[in-house]
Amino acid sequence: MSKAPRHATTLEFALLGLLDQQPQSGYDLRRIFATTPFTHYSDSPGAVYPALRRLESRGWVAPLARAPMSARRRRALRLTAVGSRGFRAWLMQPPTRDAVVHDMERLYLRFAFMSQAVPPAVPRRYLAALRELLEAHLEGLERYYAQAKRAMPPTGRLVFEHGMEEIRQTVAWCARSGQALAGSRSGRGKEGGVS
Amino acid sequence: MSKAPRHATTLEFALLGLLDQQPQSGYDLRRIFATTPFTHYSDSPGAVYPALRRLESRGWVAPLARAPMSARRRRALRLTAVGSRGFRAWLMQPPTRDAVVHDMERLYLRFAFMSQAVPPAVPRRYLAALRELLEAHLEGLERYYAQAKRAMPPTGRLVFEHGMEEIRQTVAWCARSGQALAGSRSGRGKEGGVS
DNA sequence: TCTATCATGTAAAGGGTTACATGATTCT
DNA sequence: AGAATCATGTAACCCTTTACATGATAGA
Repeated sequence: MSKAPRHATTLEFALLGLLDQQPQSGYDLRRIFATTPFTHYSDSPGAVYPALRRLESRGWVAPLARAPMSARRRRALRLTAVGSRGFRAWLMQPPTRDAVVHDMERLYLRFAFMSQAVPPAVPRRYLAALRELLEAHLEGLERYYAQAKRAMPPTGRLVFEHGMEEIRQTVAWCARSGQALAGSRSGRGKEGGVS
Repeated sequence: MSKAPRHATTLEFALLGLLDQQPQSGYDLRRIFATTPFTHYSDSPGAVYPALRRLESRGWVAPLARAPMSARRRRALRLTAVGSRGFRAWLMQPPTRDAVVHDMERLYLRFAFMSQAVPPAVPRRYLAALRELLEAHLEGLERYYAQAKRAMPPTGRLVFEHGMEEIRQTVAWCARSGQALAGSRSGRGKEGGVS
């Protein structure tokens, strides 16, 4: 009977991740977006409150306290069991080629929240997969550039080269971070399969 | 009498930049977005054609040929004098702190088109300004991180550190590219003031 | 002629931006 | 009590996404 969930927006997942860390009010969440470098999401009430309402009507978040329900008073929200499951399911999604090309921001967001509620092998696998996708993408870019370079204006070339270098750096970061995660957490063994 | 120009979208400027290189049809432009790594803009007709219409009704672009005007036939567009002026005015805008924080993509787009229609000193100044803004931003991030680090999950830290490293790399790119531009173009002298 | 592709467009739905409204709390 | 701030919400507007419609052209 429930409406089709549609696709959750990136903002909704950012809100979920923060609510997963700690129950908070919409205002608190807006303050985070407004006053910290937390990946630039909108602190505008017209974005945040409707997003929270969508999550609430989907049953993913619920008011924390026993409904004081006074008009216009602080209303802290928490993740429900369903919301927690949905959020974890999102975290478990492997990166896709399309996301690498069009939405790295979202991949970073997901990875940043990943150690919150997921077995430690997942982020490592995620980085390994991301690295492969990035390398494949980079190869495509290099091939394109070799052939398109001549038609590009000087500043266009500089931007393109910078883009490729950023990807190379991200590839290196994937490798480095994978090792860092392996070193800190499960020193050895015990990499339980996650069903 | 004309409607307030509102603010042009990033997509509109991407289209302007491509039309400035060469008159083309909407279909051609969509193919570029669909088949090249050109900074991921939408190739969807529902985005491209309305955007072209807006530019046309603003008088920035116009049909190339003497109105064949047959229904559903290819319709190449070119920049008008007004459009060319508007586009150049956009290119001349210096980067802002806000854009550095929220919209690097747009700053890269602008720089990529910059050598098309603007005196060569402009991109160099642009890079110098961008570098200063990035360094200031980076300092803010470092200060924040020193204090917020302890509350962040491991993967969150990794993402944050990667973000800062990307900025450092971009700062280095600004310096390198500024020199490259100075070296290639005006080997010496002749850096004419711009109006 | 039939079909695939070229080429432009429109309609519905949805989310974000901006601006405004309004109730509660706290401090002076 | 008055003012500033906390806190939530709404309304108009605009752009993008998705899906569909439709006309022209080229090749089998």
